[in-house]
Amino acid sequence: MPRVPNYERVAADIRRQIEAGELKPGDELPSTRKLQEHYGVGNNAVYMAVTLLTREGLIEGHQGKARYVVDRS
Amino acid sequence: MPRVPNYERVAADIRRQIEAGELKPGDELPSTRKLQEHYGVGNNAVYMAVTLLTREGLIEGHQGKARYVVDRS
DNA sequence: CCACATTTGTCCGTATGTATC
DNA sequence: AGATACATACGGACAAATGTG
Repeated sequence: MPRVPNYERVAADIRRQIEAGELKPGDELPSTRKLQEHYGVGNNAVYMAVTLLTREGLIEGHQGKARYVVDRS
Repeated sequence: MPRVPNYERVAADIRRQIEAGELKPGDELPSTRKLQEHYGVGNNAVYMAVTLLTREGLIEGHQGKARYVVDRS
């Protein structure tokens, strides 16, 4: 097994982009498809990653639309 | 889709058992298989559930062994 | 309003790696 | 060596919401 799971890698990279300001509050995240292609992982890995980030309050999902970076003070 | 996802149902039920003292610190959780059969769900739903509980610090997983209820003061 | 495409959210079955007994 | 169990991953599928025409 990878020492670091795909879903952690993906979550960590998105987290980094948010903290670095590359992704700002209100910004849309790339779609699941794009993330899969970008990171070379499957849908479940992306799903796990965004689920964790959602539980952490960093992003919000909106069915039918997109996921957005949350404006947390 | 169900208003309440399977993985939330499973996580919520295990959480309840821990908080009710039916599962005590140090106790083993049923295996993934048992949980699948008990709740009538697939492995991913169980995996998501225990991943959430692990992130919440309620349980700990030990590869090759079992998952244990954490003794949190 | 209806049809369609897109996207999120969820689920399943299956498979592999690794750790323990 | 073998059985068992956790941890992870993939691909495929369908529901629900949204947007567009």
